[in-house]
Amino acid sequence: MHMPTPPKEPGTHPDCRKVNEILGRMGDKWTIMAITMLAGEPRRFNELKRLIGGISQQMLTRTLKALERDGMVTRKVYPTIPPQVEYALTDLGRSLATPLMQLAMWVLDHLGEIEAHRASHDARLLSEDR
Amino acid sequence: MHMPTPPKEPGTHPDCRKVNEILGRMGDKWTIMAITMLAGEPRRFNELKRLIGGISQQMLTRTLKALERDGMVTRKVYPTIPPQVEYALTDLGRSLATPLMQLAMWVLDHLGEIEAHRASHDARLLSEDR
DNA sequence: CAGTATCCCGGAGGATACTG
DNA sequence: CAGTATCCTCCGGGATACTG
Repeated sequence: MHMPTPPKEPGTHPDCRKVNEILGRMGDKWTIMAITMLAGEPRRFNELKRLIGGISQQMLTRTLKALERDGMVTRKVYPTIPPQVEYALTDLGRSLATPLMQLAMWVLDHLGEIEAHRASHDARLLSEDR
Repeated sequence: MHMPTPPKEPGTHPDCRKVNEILGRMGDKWTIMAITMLAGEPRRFNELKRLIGGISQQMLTRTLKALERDGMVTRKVYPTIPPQVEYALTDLGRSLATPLMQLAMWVLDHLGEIEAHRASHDARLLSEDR
């Protein structure tokens, strides 16, 4: 891992579009939630759905499929009745979990600060508008 | 900052919706790009637009306004002709830049791996379909 | 249980034109 | 230059019903 390099001319870098596209996926909130919930131990489909809370099964399916395609997650089917499917992070997925959970932690740590700032900012706008 | 805690029952945590909402914003690809480009030095509007590359001016405006509202960015107007506006990270914004750029770095470091996995995954699907 | 298949809507986000 | 105002398109994502 390099140091937080002050960017030079990244907009002109040829890989910029691709990085951007991957960022769009990895930064997706359902992706972040899913990987967070998979860190630590494998989970089953509906278990994940419950843990994440507020996600539709279709979005969960899509998210997991995309993660599988990207090599972040493995899908293991146990041919039992009823069927049982277990999702687990790959090594690659686990390596992503680290920066992702640091981001999540940052949000948790600064939630109050952000909301306070929003409130005062909104209040100021209101008083200016008249 | 805590350690990457294996999640217990976050889906049921009352703050979960708020964290989720903030994550949705901070994980947004334009937000990540903007903060990344502002790390290191302040930037002007069109400078940012060029650096980010591929963003519409409206999206840049919206992104910067949201960041200002959240207290991540300051907007300084120099009443010159032509007008000049400088955006800079606040302390809060700079503290977010760290995990965000680590995420960006992770993407850069693993771009090849991801794309290789995608290709083989897609190829396997193709051969199975017939 | 773990999905797939449809339908549908609101909003993200681009393109363009105008303004101080 | 640094925006604001409009218009329009596309698709993220929810709800629901069905299947192996």
